[in-house]
Amino acid sequence: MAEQLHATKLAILNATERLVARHGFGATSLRAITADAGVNLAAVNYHFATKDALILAMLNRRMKPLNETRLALLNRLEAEAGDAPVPVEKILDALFRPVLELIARPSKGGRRFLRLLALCLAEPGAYLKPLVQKEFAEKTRRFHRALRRALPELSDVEAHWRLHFAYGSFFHAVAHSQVLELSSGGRCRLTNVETVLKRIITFCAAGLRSPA
Amino acid sequence: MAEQLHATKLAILNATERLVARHGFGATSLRAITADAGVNLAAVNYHFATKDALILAMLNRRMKPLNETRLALLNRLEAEAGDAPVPVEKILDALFRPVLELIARPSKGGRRFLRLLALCLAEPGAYLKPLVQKEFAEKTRRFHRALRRALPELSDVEAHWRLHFAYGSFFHAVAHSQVLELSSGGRCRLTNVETVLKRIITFCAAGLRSPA
DNA sequence: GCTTGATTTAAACGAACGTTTGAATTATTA
DNA sequence: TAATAATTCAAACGTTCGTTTAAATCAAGC
Repeated sequence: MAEQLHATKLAILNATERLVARHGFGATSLRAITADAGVNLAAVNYHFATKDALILAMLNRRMKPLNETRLALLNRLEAEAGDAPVPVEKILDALFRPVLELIARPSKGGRRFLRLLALCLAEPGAYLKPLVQKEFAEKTRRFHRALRRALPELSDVEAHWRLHFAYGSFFHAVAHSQVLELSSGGRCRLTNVETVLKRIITFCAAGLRSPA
Repeated sequence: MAEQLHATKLAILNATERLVARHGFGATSLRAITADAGVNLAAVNYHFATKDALILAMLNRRMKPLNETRLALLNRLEAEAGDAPVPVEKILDALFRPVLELIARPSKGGRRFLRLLALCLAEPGAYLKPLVQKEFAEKTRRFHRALRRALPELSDVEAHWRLHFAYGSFFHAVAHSQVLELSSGGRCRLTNVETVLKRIITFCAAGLRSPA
């Protein structure tokens, strides 16, 4: 990182993450952010120029390391496997685990970051969508290749569909885990990372392997 | 329906749906809505009292019939099956089909409604969440029971998790189909209802049946 | 055709928003 | 310590928001 993170800048980013995840983009004002961060209102414009730029900075802080971790895991798996294809379960693990490990660490955004991701996908703000979709599309391409090697009987389009299903299954499960908690009467909760990971991977691997 | 729908009211609801789906909740102003609907600004407060009430009315118009259709389909399947459990594929069909048929009909909201649903889940607006979660939780309970009858080897909590995975797979696939379209280079698209339905059901049924 | 109620209209309200400004303060360097 | 740059601060800017008001227009019943 070329840029040393200023204390004020950091406080603003953390407050933004906290409030946007709780109230959404539009309903979070700069006045609320600066009050929560304990800094002056004008500090946002001084350090980030504009509100949109602040939100982009907030997203980039989390998004970039996440996808880099995913690709690094996949790279290592492919190196380990040599000429053999990486098993489906391991591909899914590389895709899902970094997100869950992020959730487990509140200092890295915790569950809040998932709310933000869900917001980015849902809220069609013109300045967010290209960023998210581009990051997602690039990452997906690599995992699509790995999946086709693991399951050569899947056609190209079929593999795209199923990867989309698998990612949706995972993303919805963790991003909207409150819905599950509610409908299960509190019996299903997102606590242990390994347990959840195993459950989702079992489900998705079976779906991916299913004969067309 | 006890209430005959006024022309102005209807125009406002349609415009709201159109604009909120495109720009999100916070970024859609009453002025933009009334301009799009071709009615006076004050008409919103006259017919719906407040902006929040308008949004709730917009959501209820689509949400209620959707979940009623799902439950009606499940009821019919259970009646047809008699004492035997309803097959997994048919349960999923009853859960997913009404949404896809809604998408196919632009007069009933089309794909717009899915954007709205995704927004409701993501945007933590205090007045929306209880409505969505309550509707979802109630509907889910019925389908959970049907699933446990179809797959008695699944434990209670395991069935909850897997139903959550299956629904997430479907919802993400259709609500954020643009992501798939982008990452597949336009080769995967949400056109034919039956084809998509078959793909998702195949994927989810295999995941649901997978041995724990 | 006048009356009564429902609806539409133009105009204004106060509040909250993102952003800008210029002076005050703090940190840095010589 | 003096000079220079970086940061913070209180205050205000113009705009837009949701909502309200009171008059104007429309519809229907007797």
